[in-house]
Amino acid sequence: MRPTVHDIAAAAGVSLATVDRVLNRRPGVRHVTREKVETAIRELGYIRDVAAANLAKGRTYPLVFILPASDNSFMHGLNGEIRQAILRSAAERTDICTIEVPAFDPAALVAVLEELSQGKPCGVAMVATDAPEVRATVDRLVHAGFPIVTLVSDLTGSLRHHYAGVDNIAAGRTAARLLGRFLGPRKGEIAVLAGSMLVRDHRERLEGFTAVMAEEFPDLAILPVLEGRDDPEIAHMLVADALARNAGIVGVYSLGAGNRGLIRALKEKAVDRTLTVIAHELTTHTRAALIDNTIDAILNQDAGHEVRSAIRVLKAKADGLPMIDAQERIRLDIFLKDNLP
Amino acid sequence: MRPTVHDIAAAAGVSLATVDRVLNRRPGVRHVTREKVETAIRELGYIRDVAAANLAKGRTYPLVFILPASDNSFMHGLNGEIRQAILRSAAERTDICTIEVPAFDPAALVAVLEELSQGKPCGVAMVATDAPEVRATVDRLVHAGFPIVTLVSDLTGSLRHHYAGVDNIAAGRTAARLLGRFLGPRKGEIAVLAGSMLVRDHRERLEGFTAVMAEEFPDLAILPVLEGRDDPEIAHMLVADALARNAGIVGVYSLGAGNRGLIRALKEKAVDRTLTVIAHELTTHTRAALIDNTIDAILNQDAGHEVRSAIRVLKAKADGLPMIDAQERIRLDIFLKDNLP
DNA sequence: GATTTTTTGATTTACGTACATCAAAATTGG
DNA sequence: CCAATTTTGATGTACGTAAATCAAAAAATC
Repeated sequence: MRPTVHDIAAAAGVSLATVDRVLNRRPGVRHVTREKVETAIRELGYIRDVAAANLAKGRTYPLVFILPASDNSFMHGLNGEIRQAILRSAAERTDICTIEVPAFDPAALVAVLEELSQGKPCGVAMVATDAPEVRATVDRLVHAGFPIVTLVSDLTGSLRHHYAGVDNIAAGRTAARLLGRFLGPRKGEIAVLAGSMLVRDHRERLEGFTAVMAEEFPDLAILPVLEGRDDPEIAHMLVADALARNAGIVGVYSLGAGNRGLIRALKEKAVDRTLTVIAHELTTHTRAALIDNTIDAILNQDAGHEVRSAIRVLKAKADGLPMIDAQERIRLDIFLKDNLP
Repeated sequence: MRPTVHDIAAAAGVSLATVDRVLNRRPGVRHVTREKVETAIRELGYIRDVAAANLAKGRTYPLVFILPASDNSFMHGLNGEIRQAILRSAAERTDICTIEVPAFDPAALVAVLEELSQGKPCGVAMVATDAPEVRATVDRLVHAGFPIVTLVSDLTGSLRHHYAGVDNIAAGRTAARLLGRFLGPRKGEIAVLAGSMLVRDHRERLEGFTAVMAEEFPDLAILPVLEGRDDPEIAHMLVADALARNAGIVGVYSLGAGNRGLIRALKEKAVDRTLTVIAHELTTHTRAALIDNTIDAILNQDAGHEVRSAIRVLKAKADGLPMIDAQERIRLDIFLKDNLP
């Protein structure tokens, strides 16, 4: 049988109350006594029964998700996954709420974080906007003892406990290699459609993409990036225009949202030529386009995994428990038409 | 606050003992009374606190993993992941043991299953050997109330509660498309290295591979399958021989284990020609080969995820709880040198 | 050495559920 | 209607931990 607090008390030759004081860092225990108890804990291999402790404490985990108010499929999907998680709240003892902040607005994000820190949340998951003031606020909150994880978009250099999202540089590199290999000996130009170069994920994807292209596929030239602001209409216009202007385009990399417009443009303008197209995020639209060969590969991050991972990590941090690193790594999914879920 | 058994009792106008009898399917409750309680449960949205229940019951989850005694990297990795899970036993209330059975031996597997069913396990995870007698035994145990999940290799058509593994037909199809697209306009022959055509996973991968090859890449001809018995030495010999004999080989698909031998053969015999190679399972060897361009892509199933998923599912089934389907889908990982973990 | 302060012990209640016991009530059979 | 049976209630203990209270002991202070 697993040792209990009673066993620790007996082994250390102290009372239950003292063991409790040590375990829960309560004051009023002499240094030597604390040592005795800690030794007993180590020697018996005592592990606190978190379930019993939570029961006794009546503990719940109030968690906050801070999301940008962006109107695209991916954010809708992410929201949906959070709602799923909320449905599981009862069983998981979580109490989840979401807060929307204007996208790309560091000041607004900082304001929300400040306000939250007054309250009681035992964990915050946020889609980070990459700015020094955000980093400073996050660091301060972490120091104050708030578990914080970044979601989808990281805040490198900050003290956030964990990042639940994909490695976007690797994603860009992977896209480049896939595109380069799919094109084989063909030469020509590559159009890149992004949302905005102000977004860190997009910058990183582009960075990885251009790096591999330059290193390994010198016959393919990257055209100036089209910034579609993750808007289908703008994306459509930009891509249609680029295709009309430039007959040398042999491939397209869409690293942001707004793929609905991209797909429409491809179907209108590229019926005759054989373009190789790689896009991000699996949605109804990109899925259909993959199946009808308009798109050749989709890179995806699983929003459900990201949300569940963020929750697991925040709970573990709140309890001071370790996490299973391999389990929390968010993988870059590569979908061809053959391995769609 | 979440409703408790007390609330149910009050709402239904019965005593706590009666609620308990209903909840735990104990006898001695009149039909009408049972209905009243069940109505109250539904109306209050009562959810049993599994943690408290487990505490009261002193419940642990005795789980058994049945694995084939195969000596290859993948099975070693799987074993390692199970050992990791055993280390987490205390925190997860599991009590995991593994049983090795001779590989490809339905009778031995059936014998082990029969013996287990005498015992107390509340769940069995097994790498299935595909045979009618195994199916029959599994169905019988499932009927008798044992949660059973298949791991890595499925037992289609049986009543197993879940399959924690990848879709091998999709894996084969994906390999074919990757190989076909990577080769582009090149024509030639494709060598396929398998472990054994007696193993269901390998048959399925080959099936998916040949299907897509035939449909979409008619210029690539598949050579007769080389059966390397998942043994590096045999694999080396077979591949070296095939490469020496046949100058028309432009691609290799290795769908089983023994990749160490394959890689050695490729380095010896294929320095001059540009082969495109796709292999299964990420190991130290395949990883190194991917990085030095001997292999172009690796298809992988994450053994850690499979083990953790199997445990989660078995626990949920033992408690009669639902599972999160999306969470338990084992994905086919595609690794290029850019997105290695 | 007496007093104050700090540390420790003993004990109790609580969390939400499981399970057992025994008595009381309701139902059924004759 | 009485006896036998089934159903229900009341109550207590247990699981492992948290948290509180109050008394007792030890240590520190003067």
